Amino acid sequence: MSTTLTLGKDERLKHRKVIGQLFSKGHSFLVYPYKVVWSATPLVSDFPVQAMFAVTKKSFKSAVKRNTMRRRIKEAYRLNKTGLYNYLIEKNISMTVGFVYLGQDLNTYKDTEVKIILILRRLTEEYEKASR
RNA sequence: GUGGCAGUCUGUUCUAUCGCUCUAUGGAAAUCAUAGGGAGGAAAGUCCGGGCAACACAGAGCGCCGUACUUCCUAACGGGAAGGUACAUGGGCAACCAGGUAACAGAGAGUGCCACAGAAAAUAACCUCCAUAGAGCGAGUAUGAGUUAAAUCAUUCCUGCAAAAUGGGAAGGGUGAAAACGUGGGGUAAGAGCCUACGACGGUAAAAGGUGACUUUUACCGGGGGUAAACCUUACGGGUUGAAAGACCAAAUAUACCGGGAGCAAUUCACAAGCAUUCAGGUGUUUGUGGGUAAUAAGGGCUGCUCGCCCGAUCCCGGGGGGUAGGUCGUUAGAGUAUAAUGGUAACAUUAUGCCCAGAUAAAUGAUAGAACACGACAGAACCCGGCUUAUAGGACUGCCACCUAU
RNA sequence: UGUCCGAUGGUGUAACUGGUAACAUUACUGUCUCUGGAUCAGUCGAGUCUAGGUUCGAGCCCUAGUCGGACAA
Repeated sequence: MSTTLTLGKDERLKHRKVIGQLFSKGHSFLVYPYKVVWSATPLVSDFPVQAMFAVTKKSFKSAVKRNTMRRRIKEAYRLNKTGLYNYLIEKNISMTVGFVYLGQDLNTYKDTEVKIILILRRLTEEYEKASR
């Protein structure tokens, strides 16, 4: 099941309170132009990760540009998340992740994909550091 | 055919793979399967109007806010349609025509303001003008005084200039954004719509046309501005707040209240106060404080368990209301839309037939690969409609005007 | 989603009912000093966020837009 490339409702982070906890208590690191916030918490759903994506209104005034950027990030995450899923299933943990885009320019899909792959690798490293 | 102006419509398409969301069907159910739907003309700005919802509300007035040529359309509007008037533009010799623009009621109700300049910026009167008046100045004639003769002085008369003052008058005065109807004639001391003719403007009345704004004609009247996008007057309209409105369901924790169960500690001394008995004392009784003796209680906290320590008069069980997290509704079938007919100049209305066309809730339309051409503008629904305003690559159509070509 | 404010020299603020956009500071020049600072004297620097309108004349009044901020969970 984890090998499928879906990104349904339960895979997205939706609970308002959980989001609040994530941003107030979670660990964070920066891979420019993305800020990543994560925390290892038990989840209700069957999936090991619940993720959320945000693009600030300051970086893009136009709603259309904001939407496209967010959709590109989501798409890149959807296609490349399997590595992270497998790692977490092995370790039997679950976590919440938040992606925040801080850049000022609209990136192409290829650029975003490269960065997201980087971030997903970095996440496993960060988890190991934190768990020691 | 080209260009300009005005208006209306349109707003990339196709294939494959991987995804998102909603609905229907199947299924015990699912993160499953199948089928279908899935942003705009402005979804934007939030500038108006309405629906919907909650609250408020006898009725009337004041205040506040908004609107302002007419008639119509509409659920309603500050929107639209058709007209009227004014203005500038283009065409035309002109009458007029064309499209455009207008916050287009009232300054003959009141208050305020009008810098600088200018005589004066609003119930005007500085200069000039005219009449009366003549301080005073100058020339001359005559007479007298004076002198050798003059000069000079005095008086009288005439004439010229003329200050102050009183009055008339509003024509002229280099300014200014704006200056008190224009021209001719009369009139006058000087002048003046003071009178008159023609003309312009405004008002009233009548007639004709028009639903009306208004237009045309005739008669009479009038003669001190502008500004209401300054206050204001008149007429008409407006209760307030917005889906984070509002309605319903409802964990966990605490708990008003109700029911059931368990528990709720005895005695004595001293002191103080109140009451009773006739003031005091004494006595009796009630309450409070302190001390002694006896008895130690359910339950709770610390802990893996025991002991121990602490809290301790309330504790346990059940019901229960309000209500938090969360969820459902509100929420998308409607002042809907397409076609046709009828009525109307038109906006629009009525009728008939067909259609169902986003509904998310940290928030759905994307990515990759390929193909086509004009190489894709502005731009993303969040309760829903009707408008307005603003942004917009390219394309199509209609009307008017100009130019060119052909007939 | 809704409501309400603001925008003036490089910076911070004025301009009362429309009438020549003012002050402080910064910068520059001079004075003073051996030099610098401070002091003192002077100069430069805006046409008022943008575009229209009303008016004889708009920073001010009206309309539309741009940007910034505050409030309501």
